[in-house]
Amino acid sequence: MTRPAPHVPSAAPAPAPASVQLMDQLAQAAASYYRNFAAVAAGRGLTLMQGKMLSLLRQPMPMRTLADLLACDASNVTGIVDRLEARELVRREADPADRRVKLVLLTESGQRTVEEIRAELMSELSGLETLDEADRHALRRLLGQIFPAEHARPPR
Amino acid sequence: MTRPAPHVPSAAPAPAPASVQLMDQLAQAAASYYRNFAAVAAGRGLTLMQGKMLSLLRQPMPMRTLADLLACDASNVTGIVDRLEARELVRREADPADRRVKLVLLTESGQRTVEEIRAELMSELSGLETLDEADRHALRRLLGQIFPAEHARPPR
DNA sequence: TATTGTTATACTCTATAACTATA
DNA sequence: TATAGTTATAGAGTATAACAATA
Repeated sequence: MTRPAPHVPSAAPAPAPASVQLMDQLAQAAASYYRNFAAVAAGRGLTLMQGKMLSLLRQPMPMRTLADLLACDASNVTGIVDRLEARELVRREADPADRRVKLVLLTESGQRTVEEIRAELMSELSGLETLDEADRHALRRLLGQIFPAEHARPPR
Repeated sequence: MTRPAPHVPSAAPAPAPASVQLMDQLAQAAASYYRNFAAVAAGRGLTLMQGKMLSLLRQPMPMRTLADLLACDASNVTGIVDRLEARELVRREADPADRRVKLVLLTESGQRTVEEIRAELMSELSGLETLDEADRHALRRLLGQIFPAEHARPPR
């Protein structure tokens, strides 16, 4: 009689085990990064998304661009900006070039908050400061190879 | 008269600019990883948290452990497991060793789903497969240095 | 007493669809 | 016609507080 098939663990074209292991470590690293970020934001009464949005606002930006960068629907941006505006961390301003557009920008208080978050996050990721120049260069190259920069939609 | 202070951009003990730049790239990489993961999960009608939980269940686990690994309150795990259980992707089982504990484990359908998600994610991160052995080793070392493994709570 | 899991609650995030005002 | 932003809605994630069962 035919023996039952030996216990082959999976279907799918079986990626190299080394890659699987590496992907697991990437998953852990990404989780760790956001755990740190969320904790720092929470220390200021901010959610992850609120902290992300503040960190993105190095310059005034249309709400639509924020939706793209946060990878969420445009309708969500309204609420997030509402809550940040209620706490006077950001402001909405009309775009003189296109009256449909509202630019979001940091208030002074918002700028201070961003700087504090960045500094605190940096001190949480203390391992970063232990890298020498060669390590930094290698890391930047590797990350760039795995996560190629995504181009924002062309500005019209 | 005293001149106004030159425009010094920040307060805070000013981390090395190289580290700041690197932290930005880490943020982008982490965001990119989760954007990919969430898209793959969404392709199967799963949310990010549901996908994360499935991926964690390589072995049966107490709900409490899942809460720790997902970095959320234990009360949230109830709802997430409820929804996965309703779709028959996981099951709850009594822990013979401690009757307070419920172990969560993947059903066969859940196992298949996890394998499909992992395979699809791997093909999204095609850059991973382009790394040679030296690159993989370097990346693992660097990630380990920046994000030291966090030890789960000792198992009683 | 402490821990596990659950429930109730209130808030935030999320996508979808419909709307307005502009372009 | 197409786009930017808003609103309404329903579902999902979130922490807090209180609870029952068990250790």
